Amino acid sequence: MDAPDLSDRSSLLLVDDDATFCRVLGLALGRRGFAVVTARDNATARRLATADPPEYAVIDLNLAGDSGLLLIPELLALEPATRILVLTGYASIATAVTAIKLGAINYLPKPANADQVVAALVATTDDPAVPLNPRPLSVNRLEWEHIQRVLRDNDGNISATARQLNMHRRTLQRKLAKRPVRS
Amino acid sequence: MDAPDLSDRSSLLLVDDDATFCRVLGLALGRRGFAVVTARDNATARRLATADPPEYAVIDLNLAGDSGLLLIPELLALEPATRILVLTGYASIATAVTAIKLGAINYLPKPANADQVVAALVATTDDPAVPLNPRPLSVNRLEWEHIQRVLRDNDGNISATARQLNMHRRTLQRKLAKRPVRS
DNA sequence: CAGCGGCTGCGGCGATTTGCCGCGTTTGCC
DNA sequence: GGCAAACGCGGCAAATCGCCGCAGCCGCTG
Repeated sequence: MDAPDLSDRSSLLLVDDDATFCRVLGLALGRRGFAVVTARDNATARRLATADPPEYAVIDLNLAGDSGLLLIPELLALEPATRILVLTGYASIATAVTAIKLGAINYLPKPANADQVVAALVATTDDPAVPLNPRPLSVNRLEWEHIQRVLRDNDGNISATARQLNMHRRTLQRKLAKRPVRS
Repeated sequence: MDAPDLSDRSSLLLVDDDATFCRVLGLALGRRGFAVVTARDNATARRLATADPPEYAVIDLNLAGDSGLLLIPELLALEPATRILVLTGYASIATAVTAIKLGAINYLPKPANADQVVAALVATTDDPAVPLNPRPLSVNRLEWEHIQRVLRDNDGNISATARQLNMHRRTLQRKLAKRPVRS
């Protein structure tokens, strides 16, 4: 596979605090024809985007400190045509809704491979009525969604959330430390 | 409690194929100042909306046959200012993303109480300001509600429910043997 | 400045709960 | 009758939960 002409490539800003993930996905996206620049935090991403607003952006949500969600309106302010994909290991419906409302074009839970990322980035049609899902959420999954929602309502305050949810703070902590359950 | 002046109330179209759910939520929303009309299927909803485009709409996704997602662009075509909330027991990130992209203003997984529905309906645009609100249900309560709903969807079949909920049948049995949690 | 109250992360320990085995029974259907 | 599926339930190891305590980090206030 030979490298495509650089002038043909679409610029893509990849923001993720996981170094290896960043590298692997960045390489894979580069191999698929994107001119990738990566950032490990919001500040760097902001700087890179200001210098040269990208055509595409892939943003991880759980960056250390502030949320990657903040980046969405900022990027769009710089260049409204930017196609932003949110990619996170802590996916929840609440953050998905917020991300799309803020202007992201898609939202993917990790793990996702490069092909899925590209597909989500270039997906043209606002899907017709194709996707409908067959089964209810598992109780664990529902619990996760609910917790995420309340946590957002409380601005990420764990103690307040635990109080409101009538559960022990320590228990909430432990639940949050785990990955969202699949299915 | 006396009925508010009808002319003051906001019109709301409630679409859900579950009769009792429709009735209960409809009453609760009426009590909160909405002029509610209900539909049990897409066709009826379409007819009602055409006759009188509502200001608000609450749509269940898993209607028998075609998806409630289809209703979103139709309602918005009739009246672009309609504030549409998607409410479903078969929530998924994929449908949430699609719903928001189609123009819904929010997306809630069932079970949700009337207060949550109203909050989601009137939530001011995607600002970070978190205004209110009443108490979210505890995780245990939520779990109980969800289990009851899925159980009902499966005609009381415990084994099937446990399978669908991805939990052990014995565990489901024990949970059901206990009292419904309060709070 | 010290003090105070709140949030956070985390180790540890006993009390519950869960997962998973098994068993015997009932129900419905071919 | 045979069979598949669902049911209720006991028991036991493993996981989780509730609750303690501790230390650190703010932000406020006297």
